[in-house]
Amino acid sequence: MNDFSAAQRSRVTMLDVAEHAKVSKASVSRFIGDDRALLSDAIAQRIEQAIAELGYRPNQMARGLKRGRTRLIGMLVADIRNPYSIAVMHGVETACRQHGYSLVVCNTDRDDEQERQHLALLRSYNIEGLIVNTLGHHRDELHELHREMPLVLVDRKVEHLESDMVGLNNPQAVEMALAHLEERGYRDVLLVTEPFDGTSSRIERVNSFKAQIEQRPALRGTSIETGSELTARLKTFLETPGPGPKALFCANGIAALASTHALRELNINLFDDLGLIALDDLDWYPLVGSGITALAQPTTEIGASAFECLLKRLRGDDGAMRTLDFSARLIVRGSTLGVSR
Amino acid sequence: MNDFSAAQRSRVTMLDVAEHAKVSKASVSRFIGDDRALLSDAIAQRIEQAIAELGYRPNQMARGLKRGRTRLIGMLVADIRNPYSIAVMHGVETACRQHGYSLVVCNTDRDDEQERQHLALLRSYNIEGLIVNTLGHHRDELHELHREMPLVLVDRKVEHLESDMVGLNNPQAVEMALAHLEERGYRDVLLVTEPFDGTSSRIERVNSFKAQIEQRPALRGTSIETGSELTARLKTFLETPGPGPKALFCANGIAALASTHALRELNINLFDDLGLIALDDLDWYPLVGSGITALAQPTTEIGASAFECLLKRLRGDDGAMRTLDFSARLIVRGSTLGVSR
DNA sequence: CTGTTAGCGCGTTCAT
DNA sequence: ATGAACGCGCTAACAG
Repeated sequence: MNDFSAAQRSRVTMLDVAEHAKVSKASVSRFIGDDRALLSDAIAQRIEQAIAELGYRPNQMARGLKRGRTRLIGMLVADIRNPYSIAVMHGVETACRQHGYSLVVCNTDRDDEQERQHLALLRSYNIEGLIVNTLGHHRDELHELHREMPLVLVDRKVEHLESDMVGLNNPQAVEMALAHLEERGYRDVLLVTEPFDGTSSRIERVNSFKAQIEQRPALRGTSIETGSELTARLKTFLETPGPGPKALFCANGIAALASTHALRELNINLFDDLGLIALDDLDWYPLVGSGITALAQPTTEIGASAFECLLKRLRGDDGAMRTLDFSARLIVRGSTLGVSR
Repeated sequence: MNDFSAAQRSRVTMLDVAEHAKVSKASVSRFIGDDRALLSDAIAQRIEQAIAELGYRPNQMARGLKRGRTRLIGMLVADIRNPYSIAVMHGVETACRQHGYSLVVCNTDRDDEQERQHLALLRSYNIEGLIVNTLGHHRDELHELHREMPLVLVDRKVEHLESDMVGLNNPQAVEMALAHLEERGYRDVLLVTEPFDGTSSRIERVNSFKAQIEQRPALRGTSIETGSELTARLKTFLETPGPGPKALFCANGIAALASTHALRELNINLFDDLGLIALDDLDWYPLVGSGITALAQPTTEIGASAFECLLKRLRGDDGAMRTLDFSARLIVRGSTLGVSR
């Protein structure tokens, strides 16, 4: 009954519509496309009715093949289970749809081989532009793709790849975090970041952190990475005497999750003895302990901007490559109530 | 310089390869496809080299157009920001890739109009199968699509649509929750669910809850929906004397998030005065209060099974429609430590 | 084994 | 304003 295995699923085609409406394929094509104005009302009516009666849907594959425009945007995401990526992706998708584009998302699971496969895949489907939120190894393939289509980087730079880039103003965000912590009376700050696997935003945040700590004599700053030894390292930090009240600065949501887990293992009273501020603003931040103070990224705007960059290039903009840096927004919660208590 | 606006981005085509290797297009096609065995080593070598030198990638659009097989699976998701959906999607994508398929995901943002648009879109790209995790209004379109391709429902049934379905064994999950709560000494259970918008899994859970409460004379059971009045309703529940210790049963992760927010507003001490068990297992459950007891869904398996259903149908299986019910897994945390304390 | 030919469904010249 | 014919890149007959 359901013979879906048949290679050719018979679908109603443009020719069917043309015959049904007793017009030529060209007229149907004009009706479908942007040339509807060129048609007489009578013919337009007939075509419209035929389309409705037959349930005709133009075949985008064929359209893409012919016109070279598929109205498809590709997005390469390193980790689809990272809320930041999801949020940005949602922003991209919304912007795409508003402009008649569709989004094909490929998740690489932080795996270089998958990144390569997905790049080949996206290319083979004739996407018109690419949004990259991965490590971007496979330079050659990326360069090749970039010759064929516009490309915009999100959150992470890729070395030797000159292209538009949209992300967070990391130095500014770090500045906001340190200023807030210092103002609230914390003096000994530990930065917790995911391991350096080459992710540019992580590196920028740590470098900014180190540089700015130099500028703030009142503060002492150290940093560690998440991983199996996180709990032990945190313990050491907490037990080592310092210049004053201690606080954690988690460089993203994943680090915040890991750190909070570790603090619970250590039976730390959240957040009486220890301050905490985290980049990203996840929906559960308000729920743990007295609430986690956040530096929220404008993810929807970031996503929308990424698409708009692409769109400009698609429309012929040849200008110099741009870098868009968005600002984080501070949301104060219980985890940085301070030590004046 | 970057003239991406040109409709025809010049890419290397099969003809280029053929000429470069001094063979016919057909030979190149055989090399690309599954007929490589039919080629002489000499020719295969030349083609392979030509492909490498030119950086040729077959155009999937053209292949799909010709063969009627696009190796594309579509997925319609109600809310991409729901962790459950993400997890299932990840499972689907992994299974797809392992079998040479790619996944096109469309997020409807719980909007019927977007659902319609996305359905049309997916059809126009000649997907070979469809995975649906939305309300599935637009019956006509779904039926039409289902005549053209296999379709599998995830988590939510769609009325009058006979198709494969994979999801959670809801009565069993409710049974596990109530048994656990009763064993731990709770007697007054409030079910918190998202509003009934027609989502079958929500309805099933509530109905099972009501039915099973009847079977457990020791328990009293009531239910409320999330929304602006959630906090007030919770307050009422907590203040109203009942048959014994009180507990919340959140019917999914979103309800758990909302409920926990509300409890914090009410300054409830999590979870000394009130038990809590929640369906889904989100990564932050261990972090709030003494940890939230969860009934985890096997999301990866659910996703993989959904794809495998599709694959069977694509391979010609005409059998009766199947319903796959997976079991939840209980993960006990501090929120149901019980009242014997 | 290999090349030639004819479309897949559609858009786009050209004529009319 | 409308239609006829050609080709997008590729696969699937059919010949040789």
